[in-house]
Amino acid sequence: MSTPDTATSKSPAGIRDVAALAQVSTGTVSNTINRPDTVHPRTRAAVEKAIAELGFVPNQQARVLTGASSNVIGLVVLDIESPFYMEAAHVIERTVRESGHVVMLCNSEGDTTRESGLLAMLAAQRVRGVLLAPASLDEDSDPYKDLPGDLPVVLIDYNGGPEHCSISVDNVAGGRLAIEHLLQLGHTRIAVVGGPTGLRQFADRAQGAREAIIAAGMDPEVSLIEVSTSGIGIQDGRRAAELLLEGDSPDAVFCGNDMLAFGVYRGLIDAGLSVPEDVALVGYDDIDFARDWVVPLTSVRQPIDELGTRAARLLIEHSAREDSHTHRQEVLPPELVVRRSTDLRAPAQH
Amino acid sequence: MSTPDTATSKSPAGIRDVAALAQVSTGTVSNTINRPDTVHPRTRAAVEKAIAELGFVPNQQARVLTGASSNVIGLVVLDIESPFYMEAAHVIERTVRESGHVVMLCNSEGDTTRESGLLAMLAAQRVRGVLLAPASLDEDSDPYKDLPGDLPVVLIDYNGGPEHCSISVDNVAGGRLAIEHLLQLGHTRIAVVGGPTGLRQFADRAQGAREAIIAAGMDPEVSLIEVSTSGIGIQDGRRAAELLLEGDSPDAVFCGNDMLAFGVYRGLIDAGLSVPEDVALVGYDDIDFARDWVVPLTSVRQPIDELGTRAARLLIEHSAREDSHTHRQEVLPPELVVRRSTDLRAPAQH
DNA sequence: TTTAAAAAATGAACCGGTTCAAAATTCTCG
DNA sequence: CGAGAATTTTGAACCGGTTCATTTTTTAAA
Repeated sequence: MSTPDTATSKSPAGIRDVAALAQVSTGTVSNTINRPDTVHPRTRAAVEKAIAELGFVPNQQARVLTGASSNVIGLVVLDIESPFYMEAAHVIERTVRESGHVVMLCNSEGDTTRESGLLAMLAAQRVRGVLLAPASLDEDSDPYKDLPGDLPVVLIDYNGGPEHCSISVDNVAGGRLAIEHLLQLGHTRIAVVGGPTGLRQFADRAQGAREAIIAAGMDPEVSLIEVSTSGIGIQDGRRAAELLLEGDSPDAVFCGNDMLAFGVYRGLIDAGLSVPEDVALVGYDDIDFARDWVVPLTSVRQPIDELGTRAARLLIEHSAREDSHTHRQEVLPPELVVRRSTDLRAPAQH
Repeated sequence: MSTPDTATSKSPAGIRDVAALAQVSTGTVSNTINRPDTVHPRTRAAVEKAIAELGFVPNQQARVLTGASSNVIGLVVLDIESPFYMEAAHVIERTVRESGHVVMLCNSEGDTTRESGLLAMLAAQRVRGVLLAPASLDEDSDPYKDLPGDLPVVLIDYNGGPEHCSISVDNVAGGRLAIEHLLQLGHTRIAVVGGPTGLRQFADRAQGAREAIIAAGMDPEVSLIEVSTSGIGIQDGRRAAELLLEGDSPDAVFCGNDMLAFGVYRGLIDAGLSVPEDVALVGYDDIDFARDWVVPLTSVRQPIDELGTRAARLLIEHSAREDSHTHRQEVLPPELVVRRSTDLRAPAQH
């Protein structure tokens, strides 16, 4: 009943089927779809009727093959599990959708081999371009020098130098912001829970922390306790807290990301300390949970929204005009969000 | 230096370019790529050399056009922000990647209009199939009756009846599990924070709660306090807690998801109550955070991994053999994970 | 050395759209 | 009514691969 038995073709209807049914040429069908104003209203009606009758859906692949630019954008992140990249994926999906594109989501899991495999497959798909949160962190040799089929790429959360477009956040400045805030509150023994050595973002944040200490005329050797962790999850933070409490307890802790901070929080609570009375706590990223944590967490906010939006826009622009494109590196400033984990006077909401 | 100036063609090299350079026919190039054993080693070497020289990457779109099945799978979720769907997206991405496919990630934002737009665009992309967490919750009329171009679809987290493939979790059983646990611990005034009325999953969980109360020979009117919220976020849970504390305080709270539970936790703490001593707390979903919450949260675990894995496999299977496919509905059992928010004797880790 | 069989290579046609020069139709106006 | 202009419609060629019946080359057997 729902499907008229005239539709016996197994493969979905093509433009030629429509043309035959509407008794016009394929060119006219194409025009009806793409330039409706150039076809006579009577003809147009007939074609539209045929399209509806056959349930015809134009094949986007064939379209791209004839020169139309693809509306697919690849997104390769190095860790989907991390709330930061999840939130980034979210805003990117939205921006991209609003400009009429779709996202192909890929997870490199921090593995450079997998990453290049994904880039090859995206090139084969002839996507319009790729947003890449790089797994490779080698600063010296440029690992993205020759991409398969000169795929337009915008690096996110990583500045890959003048050879690439990129949008990143100034991590050194972020580390500085956090420590300046703690110093201003009068803390003098500050721990930095820095994440795994080797992750550039985290190293930069720790670097900013040292700079702030020095700028305040203090000695990092004395006032700064640096701890590195093997991972960047809650459990890693908890272990770091236990480690810290073995020695002289710090009066403030700055963590390389919010998950670590949540773990540190638990470690402190379990040891009978309270936040912020005994120890002040600062995180990084300002993920959604930070605001709603039991003690709302002071955190260095990365402008994820802007990062995602700008990255998507830059990529679309970059992939639009093939020639005369000069690579652009945008660096966004981080922002400190003060909450009760450092300052009890902070408003309950924000 | 890196690019020989012989490569002056602007558009990426095609198979005919390779054929010309290697002095063979296009058919031979195609064979070298797809059936290397049918071409003479000497010829193969020449072709491979040409491919490398030109940086040739076969166009997947053209391949699909000639009949190869697409390796792209659409994933439409109704709320990327929710940790539950994020985790689902994560495991789906992995499963799909391991079977040689890619995910196109789309967010319907719970909007049925947007959802059908996305389905149309995925149909136009000629994706292999779609995993759909439906925005439409109308049980009576089947909103996915006629999909554009008979796209293979597997519904996730929603049983759409015999007309569709689906993988879902038994939410009624989940609600029962939670309440049975609380009853066993001796609680007699149990609140249910049920999320927005109208979300099927949440309604089912509340239904299960009632069933458990009745099965225990108690009166839902007396022992069950049902509260609905406008959203399903932390803030909504907090407001619900405030509401609950206005009347006779319950001695246990069961929440429709973990985020609500986190909010309720904060509301209770802010009111000077402690968990689980004063009030026991049970969440739903068992997202990653539940285990690591300040007081680890007892939660009804949805087997997200299995949900995602099975859904992906079912879809690939479904989209493989066009004919003789009978729709299958799989319903997975939820599982109660007991932690300290209801039982202090629970192990610290799990 | 011939010949038959096996292996390798060929290239035109096709997938499903778009394009555009050329042909057909309709409209305008003297 | 007819010429010229404007509007519509046409359909073959093309995008970049794959396919497969056919031709060419190589190998094995007689």
